Amino acid sequence: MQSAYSGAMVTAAPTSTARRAGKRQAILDAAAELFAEDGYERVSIDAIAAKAGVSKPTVYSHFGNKEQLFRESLAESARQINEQSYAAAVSLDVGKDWERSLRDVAVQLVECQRSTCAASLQRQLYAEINRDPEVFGIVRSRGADPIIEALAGRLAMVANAGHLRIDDPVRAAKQFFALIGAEIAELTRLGTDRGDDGQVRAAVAAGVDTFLRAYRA
Amino acid sequence: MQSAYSGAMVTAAPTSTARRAGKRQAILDAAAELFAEDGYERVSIDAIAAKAGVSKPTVYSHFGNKEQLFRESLAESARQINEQSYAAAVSLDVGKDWERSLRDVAVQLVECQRSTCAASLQRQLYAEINRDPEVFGIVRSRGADPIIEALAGRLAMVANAGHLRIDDPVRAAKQFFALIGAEIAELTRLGTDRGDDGQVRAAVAAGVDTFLRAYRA
Amino acid sequence: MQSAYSGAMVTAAPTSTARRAGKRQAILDAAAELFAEDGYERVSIDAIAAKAGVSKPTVYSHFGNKEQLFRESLAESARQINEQSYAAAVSLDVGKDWERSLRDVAVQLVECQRSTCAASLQRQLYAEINRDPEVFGIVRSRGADPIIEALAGRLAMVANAGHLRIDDPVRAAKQFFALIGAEIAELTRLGTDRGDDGQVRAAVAAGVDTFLRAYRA
Amino acid sequence: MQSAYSGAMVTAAPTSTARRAGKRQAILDAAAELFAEDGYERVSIDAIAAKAGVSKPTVYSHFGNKEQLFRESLAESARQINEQSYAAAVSLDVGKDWERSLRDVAVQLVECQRSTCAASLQRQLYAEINRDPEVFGIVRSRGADPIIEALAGRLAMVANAGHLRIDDPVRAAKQFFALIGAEIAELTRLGTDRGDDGQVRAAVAAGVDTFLRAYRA
DNA sequence: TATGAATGAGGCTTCATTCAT
DNA sequence: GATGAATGAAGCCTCATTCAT
Repeated sequence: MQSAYSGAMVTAAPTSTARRAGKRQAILDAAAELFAEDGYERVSIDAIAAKAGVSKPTVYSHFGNKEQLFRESLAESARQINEQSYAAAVSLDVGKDWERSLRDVAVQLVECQRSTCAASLQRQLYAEINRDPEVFGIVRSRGADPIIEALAGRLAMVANAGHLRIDDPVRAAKQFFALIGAEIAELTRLGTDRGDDGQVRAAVAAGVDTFLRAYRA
Repeated sequence: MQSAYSGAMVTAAPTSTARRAGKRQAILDAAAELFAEDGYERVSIDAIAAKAGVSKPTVYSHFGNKEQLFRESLAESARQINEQSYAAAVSLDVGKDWERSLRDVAVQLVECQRSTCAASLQRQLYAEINRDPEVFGIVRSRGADPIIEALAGRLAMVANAGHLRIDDPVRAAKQFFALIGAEIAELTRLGTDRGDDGQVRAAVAAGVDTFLRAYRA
Repeated sequence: MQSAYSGAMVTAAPTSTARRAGKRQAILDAAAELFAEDGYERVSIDAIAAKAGVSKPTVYSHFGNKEQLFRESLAESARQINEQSYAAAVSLDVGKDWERSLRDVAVQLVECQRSTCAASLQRQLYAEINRDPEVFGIVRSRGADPIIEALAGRLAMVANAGHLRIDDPVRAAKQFFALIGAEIAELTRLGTDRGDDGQVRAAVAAGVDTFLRAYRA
Repeated sequence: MQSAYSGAMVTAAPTSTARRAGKRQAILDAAAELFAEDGYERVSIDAIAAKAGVSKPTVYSHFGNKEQLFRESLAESARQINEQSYAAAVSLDVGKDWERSLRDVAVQLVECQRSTCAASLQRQLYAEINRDPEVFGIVRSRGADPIIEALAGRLAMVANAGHLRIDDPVRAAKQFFALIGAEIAELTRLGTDRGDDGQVRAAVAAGVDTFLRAYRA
């Protein structure tokens, strides 16, 4: 699901700590992929260790127990997804092309949601929140919150430019999200598949339309 | 003499089939509660049998295996939740009080979502859809679909009366749902708690506001 | 270490409960022997199940967990040892042959102590009392207490007959036990072997001698 | 600042060997305490290393393996306990105050037995003797044997002085031990607690009484 | 020398499922 | 038709021990 031991090139024998860090990342990657596929309960530490190419005790020496490994895996996934969505949100052009840009952003955001990575993150979140309520905060803080905040800021700028009339930009951002995703869960069968591209595009466009009808100055 | 479902009085010892039906329902109830609480994987057939007051093989004789029991349990939950939401949707007044009624309906629909029952249904759906994709259809057909349909119909009537301008009523209904629920997941922590009543009310009202600004004739 | 499914002969197919009771006893026997040999920690439930010819879950269905199985195993061992020692204690002749009988009883009691069964019971008791203080009471109540009581009663009768002068019979019984066993732990290497018969006999006789010199009327 | 072994003062940085000796002692102390608390099997080398403030391989470099560490730990404990009991035994006054002194010695010896240190030593001995029969000899040679020997010598002196009539002083010493400890195991629940002071004192006094009735000249 | 890191083996416990009654 | 009893498989976690540094 991701990796990159480090940016530097290491041709000589890696140091002990470097090797440890590498194994840690390998475990995290393996865990993320397996958890995403099968869910917390159905993934065994054995399977994670095998996929990561380390022994079981090594997993425990790094993460203590399954729950902690799950949390860190989820946090890492959330961070990665956040990066893309955040980039999309802050790319909103507030100049004269703002409307076309808003439609672009909408498409990108939904595209992020449609990635298997994001979909499985959401599934895991729903699945395990009751067992471990902390995961909600963990993911939220690394995921949706900063994006909403960024998008709200951009929308406020567009409003300041006189194109939109927005009283509460944060709320507007949330509604924007809700509208462009109004049909996504259904079309992607809760993120199980990507859904039909055309239908998705149409649904997103319709969501933006509605948003604009409601908020245009 | 007949099953517990019929309204007739049964004072004498229940017949064998009546007893069987009673046990079936007891198992279903126990399963629904436990699955809602702990999720599919963490609930054991032992626990369900114990809570239902029957033996384990009885569970198997009724439902075949755990997966099937889960499906039927989910279907039953979906059916029950559907009833309330459906009733709310069709209660939308299309007369001159349509706007106040729309706000009422919005509150009722969100209230249904906030019920622990509905929240856990959604969690289970997300949690298990990857393992058993069929549950999506099962729940969808008994849950959201008829409600969207009913609400779309009512919105179309209001539009026909000249109060709203709606091209695609089904899409509008979905957007209505999305807007009134735009902040609910966050406020209720994915259905883990009920959230703050005031904030929920405000969010719902804001959602309806936006909907009306977008669709008012 | 012991067994006996039941006294009755069962030629026909055993009933379900009879088979269950048989397995329970088989598990208890296997556990007693293995615990005696290797101690609580070093015996695995796997080994017990294998030796008893049952599956591991059957062990758990009968005893819940390892600790409980250990307790019941110890209690059973204590009960059995008690029977022999108790029989020896109450066999003390209070008639004119009391002195010869007292020497006989001493030999029998020490013989019981020397049995591998009793020795290992004591070792287990010492070994596990810190981890599970309850075992002390369990074994004590089924083991030493009734014997001391019985022996004290007999000694009191001998005293009443004018042969001994005993103020506190219970204390005298405990001292009797202590004296005849004064060298047993050393000679048997804490019950690890039976020790030399001649040395044991001499030590026991010397213990009785000392007892009699102290308490003879 | 320097090891407990060397007498010399080392104010400057300790030498390498001094540091090594210090670590060795730290490991031994940590092991003794943990083994006493939880028993051989339940103590991990990890825990010992952590408590001693060294790394695991250091433990192995000093002691080879867990078993050897256990033996040395037990030997050290036995040596320490021996010191006190031995001092008590040889303090027996053989002059005209011999009787009062004998009672004093009895109290001191039992007091040593009641120390948590001695109690746990005995428990460990019983617990592990089957797994590693050598520990018996190790502890015996450093513990009980010299004390019995010393006490026997003193009793012989008292006998020579005409106060006691003792054929076999070593046996008498063992019986003395047995009598003063006749109720200690019970009262202290096998060394698990200290027992009631009054009851212990009474039991010891009664033991000495019986000894004297049996052996007084 | 002392250590951080890693591992193979194994233990306790629980589960979904099926017979024989 | 319903049950008590049993089981094979598997999971989480810990341990004693050893390299490479």
